[in-house]
Amino acid sequence: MLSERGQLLFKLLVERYIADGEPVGSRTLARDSRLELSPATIRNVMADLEDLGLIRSPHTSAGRVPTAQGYRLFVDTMMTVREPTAIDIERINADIATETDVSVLLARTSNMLSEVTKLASVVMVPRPDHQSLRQVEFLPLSDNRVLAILVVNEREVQNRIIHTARSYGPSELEQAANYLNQAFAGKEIDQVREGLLREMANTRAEMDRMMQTAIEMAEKTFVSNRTGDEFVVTGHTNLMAIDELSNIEKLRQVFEAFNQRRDILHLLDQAIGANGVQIFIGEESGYEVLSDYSVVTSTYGTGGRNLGVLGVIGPTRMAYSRVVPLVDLTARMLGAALKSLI
Amino acid sequence: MLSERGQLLFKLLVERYIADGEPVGSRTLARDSRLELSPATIRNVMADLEDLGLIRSPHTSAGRVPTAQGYRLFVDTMMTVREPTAIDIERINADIATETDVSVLLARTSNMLSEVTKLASVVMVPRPDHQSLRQVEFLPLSDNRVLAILVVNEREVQNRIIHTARSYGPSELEQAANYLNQAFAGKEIDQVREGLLREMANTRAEMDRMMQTAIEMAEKTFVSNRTGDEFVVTGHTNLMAIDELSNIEKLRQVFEAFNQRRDILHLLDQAIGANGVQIFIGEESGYEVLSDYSVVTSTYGTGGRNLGVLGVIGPTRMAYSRVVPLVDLTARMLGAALKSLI
DNA sequence: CTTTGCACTCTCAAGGGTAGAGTGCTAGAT
DNA sequence: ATCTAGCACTCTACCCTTGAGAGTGCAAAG
Repeated sequence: MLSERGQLLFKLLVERYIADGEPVGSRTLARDSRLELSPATIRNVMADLEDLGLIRSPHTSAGRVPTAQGYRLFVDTMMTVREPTAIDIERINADIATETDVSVLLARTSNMLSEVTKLASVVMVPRPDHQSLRQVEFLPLSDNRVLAILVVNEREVQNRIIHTARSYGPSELEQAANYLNQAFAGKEIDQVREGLLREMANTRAEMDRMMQTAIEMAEKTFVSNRTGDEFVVTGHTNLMAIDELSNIEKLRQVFEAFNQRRDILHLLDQAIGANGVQIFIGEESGYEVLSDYSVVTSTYGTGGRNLGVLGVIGPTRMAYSRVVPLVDLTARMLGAALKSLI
Repeated sequence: MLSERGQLLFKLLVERYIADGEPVGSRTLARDSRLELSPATIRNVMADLEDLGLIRSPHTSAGRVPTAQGYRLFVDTMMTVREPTAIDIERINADIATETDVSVLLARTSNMLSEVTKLASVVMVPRPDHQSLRQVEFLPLSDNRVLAILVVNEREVQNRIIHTARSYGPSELEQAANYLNQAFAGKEIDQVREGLLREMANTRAEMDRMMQTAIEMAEKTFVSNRTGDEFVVTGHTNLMAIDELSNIEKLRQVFEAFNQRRDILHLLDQAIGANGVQIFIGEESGYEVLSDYSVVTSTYGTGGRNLGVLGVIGPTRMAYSRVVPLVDLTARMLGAALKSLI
C-alpha cells in the first residue's frame, strides 16, 4: 500500500515543508533524497502519495504540501524526535525546578514553554478531585454577612462571603466553627454538608442554638464550588509572527477561543484522558477555528495520578520533532516539581 | 490665529475622518460644511490648517487627516460629547450594579467596557493604601512550614506559607495567634512588625517561649507584600478587527505591551494622578508602541478617594465623542458600586 | 476674499506579458 | 517492469503600463 521508497520520500517532503514552509516540488525532493532518481520518477511517486490523500498541491504548478492525514501518518510512524538540546533542558529546569508557589509555577511553566517553542502555550490548572476540610473559621461582617475561611487539602485557603438570615455575634460563630472543626476535620467537603443534614434529622428535637448556628453556617459555606477549571495561556502573540497564519481574521478567532475558554477547556479535557503526549492535527481537535493549527498536549501528574494537561498550539506545520519532546519533557518536569510541593 | 471658519472646517474634518477613516478632501468638506464655499476656498483654509500642524496629507493627492496635535485641539476645545444612549447606560448598569465580589466586579467592568466601546479595555485593580489587620491564624504544615492566614481590611483574606527554623505544634501556634490578635487587631500591618520588635527589646530578658513563637511567626508573616499593582485587560482582540491597525507587527507589539504589563502600568500610574477623564493621543502616552493609538482613562473611586484607573485603548481615530462619556460614566458607576462594597 | 480653470501628482485597480516552477503524459531506454 | 527524458501545458508571481479618479496648488479673473 505504501512502498519503502514512498515512505522515504514522503518523510523527506514533510520535513522539508516543515523547515521551509514552501510547497515541495519533485526536483527539490530528487536532490534531497540522494536516491539518484530523476524528478520524473519522483513525480510518479508523488502522484501515488496524492492518491493516498497524504499530500496535495495548493495549485497546479506548486509542489506539494502534506494534508492533515499526511501529518498524522508522519507523526505516528515516521517522525524522528530530536532530543531537546542541553540549553533547552537547562532552561526548562531553571524555570521549573526552583519555583515553590504552585500557581506561580504553572504560570512560569507556560511562559517558559511558549518561549522555548515560540508557540502559544496552555497549562491547565489542576482541579483537585478531592477537597478535604482541614479547618473552618467565621468572621462577622456588617449587614448580616459572614466571612467564611476554609483551609482545604492541608494548605489551600478559600474564602467566601455568606449572607445570613440574622446577624451572628463573634462567640456564636466561634462555637459553630469549633463544632464543625471537631466534627468534620479531614472529611471531604462534599460530605460535610450531607453529614450535617443527617445530624440535623437525628437531633431535630433537642437542637440547641449553637447547633442551629453551625448548621446555617455550614449550609451556606460548603456549597460545592467546583470552580470551572482554569488555565493559563501565554505566548499567543508568538502566533502573530508566523507568516502563514497572517490571515488576521482567522487569528482573531483563535484568540477569541482563548478568551472564551470554553472550547479550549473542552479540548484539554479530551486530552486529560490519555496518558503522555497527544497530537491533534488540524480539525482533529474538533474545532473549526483550529483548522490550520495543531495542538500538542501532554498530561502531567505526580506518581500515577494525572493532575492536568499542558501543551502548545501552533500552525499545522510546526516542528513536531522538536516540539513533541519539549512538551513531553516539560510535562514530566512539571510533574516532578509538583511532587515535591504537594 | 485660527479663524472661526478654520475651526468649523477643522472640526468637520476630524469628525468626518473619525466616521469614515478615509482622508478628507476639499470637495467632501465643501459639501459637508453647508457654507456655500467652493472646494478651492476650502483648500486654502486646509493649507492654513496644515501650516498650523493640525492636519496633513498621507500623500500628494489624498485629502487630509488630523495629526496628533490636531486630535489634541479637537478633544480639548471642540468635541461635542454624545451622551451615552439609554441602551448603553442600561448595559453598564446591568453589569456593574449587580456584582458583589470585588475582583469579579472589576473583571466584568473591563469586559463590559470593551464590548460597549469595541476597543481594548483596561481596569487597574486598586492597591489598598492601608492594610489593617483584623485577625491572624496559623496552621502547622509538614517540614517546618506554617500556613499563615491573615484577614485584612475587614474582609480580605491573604495567606502565605512561611518556613520556620523549627517545627511548631498547634497549641503553640494558637497561643501565638491569640497574642497577636489581641495585641495588634486593627493596627496597620506595617506597624505590627515594628511594634513587635519594640516589644521584643522591652521584654528581652523575661521573654517566654510563647512570645518567642509569636515573634518568629510575626516576623515572617508580616513582611510587606505590596504586590505590584494588577490590572485586567479585555477585548484586545477587538483591535484586530480595526482595519487601519492591521499592521500585524505593530499590533503584536501592542499585545506584547499588555503582556509585559510594565509600560501599561506606568501609563496608568500617570493617569491616576489627575481626576476624571484623561486622553493620551498617540505618543503623548510616552510609549512609541502606542504611536497610532490613543488611550482614554478615568480615575474611579469612592467619595473623595481615587482607588484606581480604568480606560480603553484604540486607534487614534476612535470615536472620542462616544468613548469619552462612556469611560467617564463607567468610572463613576464603578466608583458608586465599590462604595457599597468596601 | 473668493472662485474658476488648469496643469500636475499620486494612488489604485486592471490588464498584459514574461519568467519560473512544477506538473502529467508519452515514448523510449535500461 | 521500471526508470528517464522530453515536452506541452498550467499556474503563479512579478513587473510594467495604463487609465481613472481624487485631490492638490497656483494663477488669474470675478
